[in-house]
Amino acid sequence: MAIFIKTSNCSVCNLKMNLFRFLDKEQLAYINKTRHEVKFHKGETIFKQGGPLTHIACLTSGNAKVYIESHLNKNTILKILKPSELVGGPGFYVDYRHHFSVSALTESTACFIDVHVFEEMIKINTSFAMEFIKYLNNITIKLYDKLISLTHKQMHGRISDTLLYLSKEIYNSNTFQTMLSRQDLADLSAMTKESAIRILKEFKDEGIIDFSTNIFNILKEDVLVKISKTG
Amino acid sequence: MAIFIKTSNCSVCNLKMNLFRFLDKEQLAYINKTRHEVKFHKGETIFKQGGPLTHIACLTSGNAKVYIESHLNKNTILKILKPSELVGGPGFYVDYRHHFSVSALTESTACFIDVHVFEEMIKINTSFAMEFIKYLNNITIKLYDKLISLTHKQMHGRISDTLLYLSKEIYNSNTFQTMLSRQDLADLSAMTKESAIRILKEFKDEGIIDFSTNIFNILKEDVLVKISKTG
DNA sequence: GTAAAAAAATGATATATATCAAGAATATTA
DNA sequence: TAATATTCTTGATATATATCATTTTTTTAC
Repeated sequence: MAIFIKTSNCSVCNLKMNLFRFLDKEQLAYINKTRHEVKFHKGETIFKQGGPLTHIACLTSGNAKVYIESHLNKNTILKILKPSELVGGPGFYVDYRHHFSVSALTESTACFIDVHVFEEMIKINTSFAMEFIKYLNNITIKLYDKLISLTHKQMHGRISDTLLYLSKEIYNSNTFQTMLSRQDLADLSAMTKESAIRILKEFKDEGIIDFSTNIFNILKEDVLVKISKTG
Repeated sequence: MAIFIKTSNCSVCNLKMNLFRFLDKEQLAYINKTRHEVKFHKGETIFKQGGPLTHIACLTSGNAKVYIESHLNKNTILKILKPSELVGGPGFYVDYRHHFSVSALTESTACFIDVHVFEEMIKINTSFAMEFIKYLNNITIKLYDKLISLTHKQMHGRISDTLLYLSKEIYNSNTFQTMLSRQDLADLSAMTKESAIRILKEFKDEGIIDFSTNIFNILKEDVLVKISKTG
């Protein structure tokens, strides 16, 4: 079960991209007063697709996956969240529902900000609003990349993209241990887990990567990049 | 060649969703003074992916396609634009480049608004900014639907989605004449034109649709909806 | 209106990918 | 630590989809 805790070690989540740097002291204090932090266990749901969007969350520790569930019993993982990353969702100002689910991959904490408070900031602080639009557009650009990767490339290219994404953008290392299951890797790459496993094995046999269960090592990054480019 | 013309029959494009209804008289007059209208011939490029994003456009007549070009010589059509529809792009506030191309499907006119003027409106008018965020989020929601359609469904489901999209959202009729080529229909459905042609023929043989060249008639919408749902 | 070009359609075939079933490894619980 | 459940792996096979070559139809240009 998720536990509600009040902590003070997060000055509005230390947002890396810092959306909140445009708020003045008073505005920041207001957000800090109303926000609250929640602990999640591995596997627990942070946001549920279809559920009401009442808060924006900022992951303060751990990792989480953001994924869309379709009525065909398939999931597509949009992205992996890192600490200090904000997650809201396109239901904001629209239908106030979640259009994806978010669940914890590890023990995590997330800081929740009431959506009304967030809206208030947009209303009274133009710079904040502009920065928020920039933030949204950055997400859209990445979504375009994902769309093209998943629809224009075949499996080898898609698995390469997933491996490069994890090493470059999530774990910042060619060697990493992940809590993602093979099914998760498949859900990131739009294929079945069996296909994902087979291609990972191929890459291993060719000496491009190495792995045992959940520890991965990218040996020939340039080859992965090449496969990613040729699709 | 694109022709620059100044007209006065478009009070800032009569935006249907009316983003501009939140501007006051003075702000509206300012936009009207700086905007200009351009005529495009069929096939001409309105925005070019990778090119500089200097203006936001509003289609005032005709139809256009919005598509992403990948380095694999494949295109994905994101959407078809109808008159009064706004098109900017996620480069706004980010890198000021176009992340998709837009080209005219028919003789069209588009009204161009300088991106600086648009930014100024966001800066000075909070309601306008909020409405713009809402507009962006609506686009993202539709993009999620597209992503799921293209990655979770197989060809019959994707062609069904494309046909339903055209009849429901673009032409508002079960019978419609389109300027989209078979390649365009394929680019909307993430498959080769040969595959698109084959599935259209199947649907025709089964009496679900009828068509000759570019005039389509959806005979059994419920069947298309069912195929769309089962994937 | 005819010739040329472009787009659409078809068939044969190759390839990519999913499905199903089973066994092996790993993690979880008592 | 044994027992159980879960995840991972593999192989065999079926299906979905792309590719290539060719013909037919439609559009464009003269």
